[in-house]
Amino acid sequence: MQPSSEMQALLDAPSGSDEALARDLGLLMRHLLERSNRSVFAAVEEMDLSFSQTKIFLTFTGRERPRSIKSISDELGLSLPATSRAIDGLLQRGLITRTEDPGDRRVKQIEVTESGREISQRIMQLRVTGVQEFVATLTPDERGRLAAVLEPI
Amino acid sequence: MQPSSEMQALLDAPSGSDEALARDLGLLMRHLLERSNRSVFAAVEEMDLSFSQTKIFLTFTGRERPRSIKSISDELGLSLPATSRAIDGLLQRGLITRTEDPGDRRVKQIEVTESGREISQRIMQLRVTGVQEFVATLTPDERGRLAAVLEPI
DNA sequence: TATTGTTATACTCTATAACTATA
DNA sequence: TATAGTTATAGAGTATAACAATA
Repeated sequence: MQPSSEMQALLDAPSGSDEALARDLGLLMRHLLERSNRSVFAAVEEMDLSFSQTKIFLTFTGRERPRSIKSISDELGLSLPATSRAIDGLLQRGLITRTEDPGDRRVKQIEVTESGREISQRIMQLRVTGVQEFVATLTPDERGRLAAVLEPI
Repeated sequence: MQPSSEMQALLDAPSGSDEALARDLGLLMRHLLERSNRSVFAAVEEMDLSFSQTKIFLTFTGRERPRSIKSISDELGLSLPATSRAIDGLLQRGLITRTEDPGDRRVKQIEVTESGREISQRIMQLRVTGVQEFVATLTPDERGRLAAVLEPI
C-alpha cells in the first residue's frame, strides 16, 4: 500500500473503525493544542521568556527541591552550555537562585524563587485553562460520557 | 483564590467533576503528543528539514494547487524573507518547484514535486502513527466507547 | 582522570530594513 | 504608489570545543 493510499484510507475511515477513532483523537488533540498554545505563547512572549526557559520552569513543577544544572540539561535534552545560559537569564531576573552545593562544590543548586514560582504557576494555569475552556463548550451529557471513558485510561 | 490553591484544587479534583475531566484530557493530550512528536522529530531531523520547512509541507496537505510565497508566509505567521529562504532550501533539494506566475510576474508559484510529496506524506503518516499506536493499547471496549463519545464532538 | 559548570566560537533560523521588479 | 520577492544585516538560541574548578 502506498503512503498516498494510506492517507486516503484514513480520511475515508468508516465510522466505528480504529482508523476513525485515531483520526478523531488526532483532530481533538490538534484542537486542544491550538487552544492551549495560543494563550501560553502570548504569555511567554509577554514575559520575555525563551522556550527553553519556560521548559526549565516546568521541570520544577511538583518537586520543589533544588536541582543541578546537569540534571535539568539531561531532562530537557538541552546541552549543558545552553542550559547554563538560559539559567543565567532567569537568575538575572530574580526568578531562580544558583548556590554552590556544599557537599560537592562542582555542583550548583538551582531553586525557584517566590516570583519565579508565580510565573511558573501562571504558565501552567494557562495550559490548563485552554482545556477547561474546551470542556465548557461540551454539553453536560458529552462531558459526563467523556469523563467516564477517560478515567480508566 | 491564589494560583497555587487553584493548581492544588485541580490535582485534588473529585472524580466526575469538570476539573477532573479537564485534568484527564490534559494528561491524554500530553501523552499523545509525546508519543507522536518523538517519531516525527526523529524523522524530520534525519531528513534535515527545519521546523518551518516541515510546516510549509503541511500547508499543502489537502490542496495540491500552487501557492504564492506570500500566502504561505501569511498562513504560517512567518516573515516573507524567512519563508523565502526556507523555500530556497526545499527548492535546492528538489522537493518543490518555484515558477513565475504568468498572470502576475511578481508572484512565484510554489508546487510540491513527487519526491516532496513522498516526504510530506511520510511526515503526516508518522503524526498519525503515534495516535494509532495509542489506540492499539486500548481494550476493544475502551476503543468502542471512546469512539462513540468523540464522534459527535 | 572524570565530572560540573562556564566561556569561546560558529551555525541555524528569525525579523527588520533596503532593494528590485512588476503592477 | 503598492505589492511580491530577494538580499543584507543583526539578534536570539543552539551545539561543540576548550577551559577552570573540584572530585
